[in-house]
Amino acid sequence: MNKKISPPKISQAELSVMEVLWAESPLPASDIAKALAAQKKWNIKTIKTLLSRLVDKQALSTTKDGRRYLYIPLISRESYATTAARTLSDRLFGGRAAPLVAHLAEGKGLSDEDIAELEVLLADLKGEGLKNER
Amino acid sequence: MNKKISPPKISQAELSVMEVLWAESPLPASDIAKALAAQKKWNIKTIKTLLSRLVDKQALSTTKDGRRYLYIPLISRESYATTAARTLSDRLFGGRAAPLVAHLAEGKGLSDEDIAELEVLLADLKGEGLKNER
DNA sequence: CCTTTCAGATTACAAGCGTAGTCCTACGTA
DNA sequence: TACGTAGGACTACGCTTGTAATCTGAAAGG
Repeated sequence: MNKKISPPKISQAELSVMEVLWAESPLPASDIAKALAAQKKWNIKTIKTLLSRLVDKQALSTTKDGRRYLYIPLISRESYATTAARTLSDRLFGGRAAPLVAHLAEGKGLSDEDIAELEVLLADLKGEGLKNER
Repeated sequence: MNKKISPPKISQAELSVMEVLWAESPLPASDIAKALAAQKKWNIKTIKTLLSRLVDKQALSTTKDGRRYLYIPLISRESYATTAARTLSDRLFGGRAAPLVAHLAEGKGLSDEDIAELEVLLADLKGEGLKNER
């Protein structure tokens, strides 16, 4: 039984950095700063701090490129999103998807596309269900 | 134009306390401790600290009952859940519900009931959609 | 009355987070 | 060769969070 490695906890600010690297990697800190400049007015130093912390947490790995580092995600956006979604759903909705979706719908209303997508998705899930059941 | 009051940020530990009060309120600290004793082995002092912080944040209000307080939620579970769901969906899924559900499905697989519930929900949403469109 | 005791108020204290600043060194440039 | 400079390493610092402990006053019990 291999002990489950706890997925590193990524903070809000750190997540912004991860997003950049999920979009493209490897990248040096300077490029990440450039990419973030639009949304956040962060000092490059701030970004470097976040990068170091992410490396500490093993959310990123680095490779040397001359005298600087290139950063690469160690955890995928996929897996992060899955964990986050599951955590929320468990914590607030008893792990059930329907109430969660209901809450999303509330107030804002899902678009027609959202609904269409969900229908397709449900159809797929039912197909899989069959496969697994049998 | 009334300024939107930012919903108080409730931390993990604080949320456990809120859950108790969402289930039943008003309650004194001692009863909350009793309710939490099963899941968390927290010192009553810890719970009182959390309660004070929640009052500070205006997530709870109090009424005197003799020499103690009774606590009552100022924000509903509903609204908290809605905000949390929306925040997650916006941050990680571009505000779209389908990918979020897809991620929930992944790995764990939604149960048949989940899927059934979602279908009903979608049907309802389509009904509303019509009403709104027209 | 005096003492134990329970509630809230105040204080503690380390780890995590947001946001940088300082130090030191290797590079490229005049 | 001397100098500014880009980068990483280390340090900083106030705020939040998790988790209590201590102080204080009032209530209850003997």
